[in-house]
Amino acid sequence: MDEKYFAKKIEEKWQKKWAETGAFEADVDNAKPRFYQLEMLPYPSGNLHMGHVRNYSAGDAVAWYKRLKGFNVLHPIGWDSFGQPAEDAAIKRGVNPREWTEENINAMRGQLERLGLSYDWSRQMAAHRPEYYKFDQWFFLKMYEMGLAYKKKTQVNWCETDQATLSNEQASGGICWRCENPVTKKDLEQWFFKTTAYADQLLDDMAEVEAGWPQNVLKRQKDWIGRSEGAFVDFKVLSGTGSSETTTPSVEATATPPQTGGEPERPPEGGTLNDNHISVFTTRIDTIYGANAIVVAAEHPIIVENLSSFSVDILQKISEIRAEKLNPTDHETDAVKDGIDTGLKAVNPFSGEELPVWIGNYVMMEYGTGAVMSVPGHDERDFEFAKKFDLPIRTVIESDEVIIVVDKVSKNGLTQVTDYPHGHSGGEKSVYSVGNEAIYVENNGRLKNSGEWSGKTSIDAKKEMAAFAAVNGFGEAATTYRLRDWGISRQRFWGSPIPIIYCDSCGVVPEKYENLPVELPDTAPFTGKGESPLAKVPEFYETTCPKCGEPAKRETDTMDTFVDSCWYYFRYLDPKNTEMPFSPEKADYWTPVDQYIGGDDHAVMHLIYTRFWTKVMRDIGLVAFNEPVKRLLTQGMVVGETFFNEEGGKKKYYLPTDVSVTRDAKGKITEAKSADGKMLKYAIERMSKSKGNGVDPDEMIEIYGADAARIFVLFAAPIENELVWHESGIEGAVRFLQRLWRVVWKWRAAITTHPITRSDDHPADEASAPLLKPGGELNPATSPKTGGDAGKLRQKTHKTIKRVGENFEALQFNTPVAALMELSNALTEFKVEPDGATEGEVFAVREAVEALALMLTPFAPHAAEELYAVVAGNENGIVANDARFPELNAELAKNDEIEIPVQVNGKLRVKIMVSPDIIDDELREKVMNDEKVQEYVAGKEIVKVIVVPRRLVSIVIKG
RNA sequence: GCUGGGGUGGCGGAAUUGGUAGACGCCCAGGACUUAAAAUCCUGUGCCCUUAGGGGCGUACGGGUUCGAUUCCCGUCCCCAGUACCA
Repeated sequence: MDEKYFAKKIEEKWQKKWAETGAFEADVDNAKPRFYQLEMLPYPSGNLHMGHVRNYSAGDAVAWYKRLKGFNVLHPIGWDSFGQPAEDAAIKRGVNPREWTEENINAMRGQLERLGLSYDWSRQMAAHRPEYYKFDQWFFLKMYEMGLAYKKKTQVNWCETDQATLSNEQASGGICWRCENPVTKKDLEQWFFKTTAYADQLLDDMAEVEAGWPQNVLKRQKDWIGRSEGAFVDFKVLSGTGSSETTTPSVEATATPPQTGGEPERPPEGGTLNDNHISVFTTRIDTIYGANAIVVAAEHPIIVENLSSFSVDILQKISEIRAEKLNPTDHETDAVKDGIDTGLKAVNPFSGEELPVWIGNYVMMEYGTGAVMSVPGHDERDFEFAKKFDLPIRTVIESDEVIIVVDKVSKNGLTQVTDYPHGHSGGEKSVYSVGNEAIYVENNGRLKNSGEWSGKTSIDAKKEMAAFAAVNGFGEAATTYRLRDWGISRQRFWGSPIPIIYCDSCGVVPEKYENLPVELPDTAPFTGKGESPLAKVPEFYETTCPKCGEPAKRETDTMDTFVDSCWYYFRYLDPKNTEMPFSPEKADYWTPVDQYIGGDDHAVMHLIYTRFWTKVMRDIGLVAFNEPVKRLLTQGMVVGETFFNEEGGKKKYYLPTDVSVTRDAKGKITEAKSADGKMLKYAIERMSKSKGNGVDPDEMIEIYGADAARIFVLFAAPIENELVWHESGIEGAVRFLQRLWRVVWKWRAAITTHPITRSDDHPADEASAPLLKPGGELNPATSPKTGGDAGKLRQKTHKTIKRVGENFEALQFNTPVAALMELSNALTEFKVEPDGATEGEVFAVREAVEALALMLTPFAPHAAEELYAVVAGNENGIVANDARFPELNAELAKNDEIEIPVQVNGKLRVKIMVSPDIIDDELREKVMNDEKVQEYVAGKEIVKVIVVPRRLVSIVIKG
């Protein structure tokens, strides 16, 4: 240890040691409990950003904590190395995507190592390497066999000028990002994974992880899947004048239960006209007697088929509505309902009533069947529509009857009341809380004006009417989902090739397993135009049919990169396996992942896809569980202050350091000027280089050190909050380390002379050695009560051990740092000189330093190793000594005296010191005899005295 | 609009889940050391009143429950995120 804290020197020293000894390489070890700590893998862009630093610092803290707690910790990292930027670099700068990617990986690995993250580098994977994507293809073939991979025609964004497909992002604003020409749609045959086949499981299995996942993530996934329970009902369409021409409703049209797997759900492509009827999806079949119209989307087949018979007015309205959809101007909140009566009539199959068929702009072809029955009496949107066009409004439910479900209110309010007995669809419901109970109220009124159904309750009617419809062939109960199948085809080079071959005689033929991987060629013509670059490489696509051996053509599309991130963390378990993606035995030991940490932005898509993938792996027999991640933590973004002015429509960004700001009394920025005197606008935005608000992690490490950077990024805000980066804060972290350094330096000689001693291996002779006995009995020389300052220091140490442990278990990182700072401050304030110190005092200091070093490890491992080496008396540090998290002595962590506030009529008046073990009556007596208390209560009637043990005393007086 | 999460000093944030509001850090002010500065150390720092002792107010706002509310309930306002008429 040097006298001064030199971050760079000690960080290099320990990083070298760790690397040499393979300190963080994990192996199956049944003697220890395992812990799998995972962070979302980075895309190798070439530069780490502060978001990564935050994410990986948090993950590393957990990994270290668990290691110190005696777990066998797996903490791997890899690279999500397929994707757009590499291909863009190839198009723009002619570089080879593979070389570009490998260089970036090298650069970023260096950055991660300089941060001192405790990764097991021996397990590193990278998606773009054939040994990895071979198994993307392996999984594809499995799913193809299982009927989970299929091909269908779908629309993609298409740029006519570039002859290229575009992602939604590249097509945003309706213009091509590259050539700025308008984007059109094009039909393309694409491969899909049938995620919808697992829709119910994806929804229902959320219950298994409810305790470990953030509520809002669960909620968002639930909405994304969007299950709604209801019924399809067919309305027969009358031709022209409304004369009753009987067509038998077809049962086939309703025969595909979506539960059995997926799209196309009933009816194909959202819905349609089958044998002259309109199919409608409703969650409120019980209100069908209140229907006053059928409202369909402008693109609905019945409209398309009858176009020739419509009047000019109708045709114009249709084109208006379609135009409005193509060019969604201002659909912020209140899109105005619009529509027109087509003159067509449809028959309500329950009542026989003839209903007008309207076109409505609020009905979407993409959802359900593209047609709704309009029930203005019981649906808000239908109500608006009916009011605008003066359609009749009928009520068919008495809404005075309710069902009430009472449940215990959980600690978190009402969130635990999830078991709602009748499904969430349909009826309006509300939740109330009364006292200790939650009450659900659902309108479950009785039907009226509903023919033979009148008098039944909504809940019964829903079931019975759907069954009736099914029996009579004009409908059925059904569940629909918002979730769609996952389109994985990409017309790109830099992804896993899809292992499919097209043969003129055999058709679509899967590649044989033994021929995997289907390897990407070294390079291809990168123009950014035309179809996939692979379609221009005959050496790639020319092949022979695995079935008949005749010449055939490979699929030239590659897979979505989300495929790679679906299972990468299983590959870490067995990265060298050439036969299987990973061995089930290894998965059995290491998975499911104990803790996953990553950006909030992946809360839905990535996590739904990987959950889906896990269920597929389970069905293949690779894993034996439903859910891959036990505990999830989503971290907030790191944002920076951005200053800019707008010149000629383009933003120009200024670094915060070039800007002078004026703040108002509340600290808000009122005015910002650039160095050249221009007025600037101010915003807080996601960090990026182009905005001039980015922070380079390497620079931080160079100036302050990795340890300080890591401490600060975790200390500055709770991990799930957004973090606004202010550089001044990081200096506080450095000062903390420096202060600690100074005090340890001061004591180093004194504490080195004592051997390291734990509570459980200390000899029985306690006379001079002021150590803790195994039973927790305290030596008077260092006990909080009798040990003077040394006792107080020990107490602080153990209180800190308690707090830090609890914080880690709760995945809080900012509060334990604060606790460590407090302990460090207590050590600094311990005003004994080492020279004249008693053994008890030296021991107390040594114990504090040891505890501090160990508890600091998850945040600042390099400094911690160095500090621990002082206490250990050897140069080995924490890893080499296989040190453990400091043991808590609960007895020591207790207060020997506590302050009891005394309230009089709710106001804090007096504080008195008492023993924590004082019994209530004694405390009451002591309080009532207190002089100051006497002053307050003198001459008043004492109504009540409330004693809260160990907390406070509250006196209520009158007069 | 709906759903979810929030609103605490000049700032980031603590608060054992109904029991001393503002831990810890940043910023700022004063002092010590220094020829000086930096660094370091010490002191102060929610607001208002008061010479002091002390008192009053205070967790977005208005009510309520309670001996006691940042915490629970009702209402209002505002912010952030997700979503886009989901039938």
